[in-house]
Amino acid sequence: MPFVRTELVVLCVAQGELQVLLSRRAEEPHAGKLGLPGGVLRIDEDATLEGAAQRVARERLGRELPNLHQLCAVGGAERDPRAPWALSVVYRSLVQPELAVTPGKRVQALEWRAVGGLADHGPLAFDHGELIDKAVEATRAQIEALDYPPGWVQEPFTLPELQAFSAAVLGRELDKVTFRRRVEATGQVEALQGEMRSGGAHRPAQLYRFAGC
Amino acid sequence: MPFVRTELVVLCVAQGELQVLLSRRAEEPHAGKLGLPGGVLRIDEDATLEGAAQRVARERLGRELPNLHQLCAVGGAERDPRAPWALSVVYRSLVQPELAVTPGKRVQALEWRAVGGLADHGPLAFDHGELIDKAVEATRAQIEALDYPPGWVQEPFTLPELQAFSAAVLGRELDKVTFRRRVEATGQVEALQGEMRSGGAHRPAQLYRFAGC
DNA sequence: TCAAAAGTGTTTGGGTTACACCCATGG
DNA sequence: CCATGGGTGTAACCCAAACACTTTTGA
Repeated sequence: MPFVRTELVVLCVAQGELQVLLSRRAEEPHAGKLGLPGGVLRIDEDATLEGAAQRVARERLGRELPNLHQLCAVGGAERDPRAPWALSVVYRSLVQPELAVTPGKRVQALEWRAVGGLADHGPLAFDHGELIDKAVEATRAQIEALDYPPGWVQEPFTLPELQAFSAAVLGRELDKVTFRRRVEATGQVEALQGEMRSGGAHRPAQLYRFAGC
Repeated sequence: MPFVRTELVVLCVAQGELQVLLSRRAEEPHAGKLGLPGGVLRIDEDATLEGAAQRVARERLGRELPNLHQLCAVGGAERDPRAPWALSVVYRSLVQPELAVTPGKRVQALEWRAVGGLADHGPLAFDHGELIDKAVEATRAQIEALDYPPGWVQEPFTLPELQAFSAAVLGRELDKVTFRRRVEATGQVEALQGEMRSGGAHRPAQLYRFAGC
């Protein structure tokens, strides 16, 4: 039977850009390179695949992950020199930028890196570059469809804030009018009557929260 | 390490309906029930996950499958009583209705079943019902986007034929004008000058083939 | 008073839908 | 000639994009 692992693609929006959580690998193979946090499946501890991913998150990042979606499985005989056959099940998660992650065992350091221009910092370990691309694509499709993962933006929020987050994920500007109309048409947000956010030298913004909370 | 298998969701259009290839299980667990064809990953024979799926297809169905797409991976401690932990990587494929499948080892019989009303024939083995639903959903999204798998329809074909196949996959009628315009706009089909299909008591239809063949 | 950002109304254009109509063939 | 299905033109409609404009605040 093959050597089975779980890899995590953890994304967030910070500094107006989509970022991915990477770790500097301490051990071979690919020691010194940046790679996705991951870990071996433990059939004595994990009840399900997603449970395994959450355990790996606890061990490596110090906490569980919200909005965990399975991305794909990759595997082959030549994938990992530590085993004759290696299989990885990859999960993605979109988290709040304020997520506190604490490096865990066998992780030298955790770093947020903007997904644009990742190639500038040298090659990533294994095929992790392609996995990140796939995760970004799936996440963008989700946000494009206004399918907001619960708990991603802290409530209450304003529509311009939601628009800015969405634009950061998508990597392109969004039209204000179109965005407002599309979001309001979905019916998933409701205005908080009388509550505003007065942030600067401009008109305060209406606060919203997701309906059904 | 877990027990790793590959399962195949093979779909085709026949009798104007989307059908799935199922096998009557000869052995426990779930003996006698209908289930997806599948097989165990062989790390000594298979170089990749997709290679494993193709080997399973050769052994169980007597041929390789075109348009093979990975659907998901499912796994857990309670998944299969034959092992303490079982993991399945699921693939889907859309094939021509004329595909000849010959039952292989450990498969009593292969049957095409319409995906509508599958529940009427008793429960399926494992979670194969849910896997079929996911495969149908993914296939419908692909056809909805006019992303036709190469070799799915035999060329040459007429646009009404392509429309009928698409409608069968999607499970709903399609507007003739809209369908023609959308297909022609993609530029992936080209008319065969002067070639027509005269099938009945009506005007013959223009024959097409996919561009870039 | 002004700059800046929130929020609204209007127009434009692309693409889908619906409908009417013509075309070509077999019976 | 007529029924049948292939193929085309036109108008209505929906939605997103672009633009102009008003509103409200802090400086």
